[in-house]
Amino acid sequence: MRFSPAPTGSLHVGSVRTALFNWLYARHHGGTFALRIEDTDVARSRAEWVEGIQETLHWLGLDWDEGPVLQSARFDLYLAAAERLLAAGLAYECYCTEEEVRARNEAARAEGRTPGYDGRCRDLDAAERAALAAEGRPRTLRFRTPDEGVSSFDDLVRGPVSVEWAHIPDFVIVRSDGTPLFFLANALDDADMGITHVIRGEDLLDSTHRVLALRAALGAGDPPAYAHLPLIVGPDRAKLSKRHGAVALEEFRAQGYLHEALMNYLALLGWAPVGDGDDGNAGEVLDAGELVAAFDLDRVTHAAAAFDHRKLDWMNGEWIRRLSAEELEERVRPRARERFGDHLDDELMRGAVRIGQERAVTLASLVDQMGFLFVPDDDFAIEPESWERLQKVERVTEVLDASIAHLETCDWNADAIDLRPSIESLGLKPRKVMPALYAAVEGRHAGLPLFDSIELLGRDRSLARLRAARKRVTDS
RNA sequence: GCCCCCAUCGUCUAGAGGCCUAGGACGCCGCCCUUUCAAGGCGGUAACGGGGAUUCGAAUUCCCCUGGGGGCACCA
Repeated sequence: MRFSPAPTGSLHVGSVRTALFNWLYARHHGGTFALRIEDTDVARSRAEWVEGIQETLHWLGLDWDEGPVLQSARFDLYLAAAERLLAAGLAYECYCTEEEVRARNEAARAEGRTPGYDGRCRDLDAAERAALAAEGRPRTLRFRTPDEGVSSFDDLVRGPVSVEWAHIPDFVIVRSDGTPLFFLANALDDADMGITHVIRGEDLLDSTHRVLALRAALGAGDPPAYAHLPLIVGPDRAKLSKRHGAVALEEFRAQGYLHEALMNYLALLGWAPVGDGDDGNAGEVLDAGELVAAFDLDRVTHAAAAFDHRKLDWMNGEWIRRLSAEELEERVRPRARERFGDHLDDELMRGAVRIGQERAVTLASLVDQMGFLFVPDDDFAIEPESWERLQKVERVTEVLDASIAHLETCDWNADAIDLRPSIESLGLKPRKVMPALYAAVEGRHAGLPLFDSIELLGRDRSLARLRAARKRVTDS
């Protein structure tokens, strides 16, 4: 099997999901998984993306047995094949320019006719070709699709799929600059690499017929089995794209999603494991090993699946909770270091991770919450919204005074720090006034558990913040 | 416009003729717990697009309609 992205950008979650399904299937059945870079479009392909794609796949937890195979290094092979097709009359020289073809397609569309190459250069004789060439026109090689009959194949997830050849226009296999196109390279490489199963997105369903026709023309032997995955769509049911928010896997990584959560979530988009629980349902939280063991194509769904960021959030929290405290620290450290620089204190961070793990949604949110520990005291500030909340708290000055008094003398551990008795002695409900204390100490009205946070922050710093808040209330 | 694919709660899905008065998960709502809350527990809301046909019986099979999506490049 193979995953064959074009190195024209960072990997989209849809592409990653395709890579994942290929990997799961190969690993489940003990097959071979290769990475092939489809960089036949030299103008759009970039070496840095070849690197980036590998980095992303590795981060997710996918590995491959062969490659990366770069198609750009195999142009001679594709071009030789194209010459064979030309010599056999299965392809022909086309002198229509890209602009002309596009204009004729648009005209066809406007008149309600079907767009697609109109076959203008299909049956040129030698003299006509020479004349067009003499005009200095660019020359492409176009594959001659069968004139009649039906193309069909048995899709592993969709079953039989067929279309009449009459609907598939001739298509370019070698550009006017002499470089080969996707269809050609793809057909040849799949044959060459011994690919037996191709899993890819449904957006490629129609183009499968072209690849199949090329393979047949090339005498490339039995084609691989194809499985077309349902598309991943946005909330509006259209193909997932930038306008739907984060779509590149790297964006999710940057936002602090765990690779375990992404793999788990993506595996469940368009596939569901067979139920084995008491209620006949399978669990939702599955690690790579469990996914590999359970995966198969017969349980891939057919309808497009909408990407649900909220469910991903939930799943990420589940995975954060499954990490050991030590492991979570390792994941948090790099971004805490980046965020807080020299102000980061490893001991404090360790403590913050322990008290924050229980409720964290993403690594980023966790780092966000621990910020109050590392901000220099002179820079500490309460978020505007939280300050407003503090001011609205009933008898807030008394609450702050009582808290200060308690912290000045209590033992220094979370149990002793518990401020609730002090609040209750004022005849107030702790729940009602806690947001003010959160704001005063952590700078926000919701954050890491307060008493543990105060313990971590230390007596002096905690008292200083409470007194500052007290003074600010009086002054305002 | 033409071709292709698809159709169960808001979302991801289970369901392969009777086990379905349709199950689970996320979300949402309520209650409980609680050191705020973004965690946890319990409960609840919520779906087979429509019409025919086959059958004793259809979410499950077939047809039509409707709806949604994808494709129709010298991108992949």
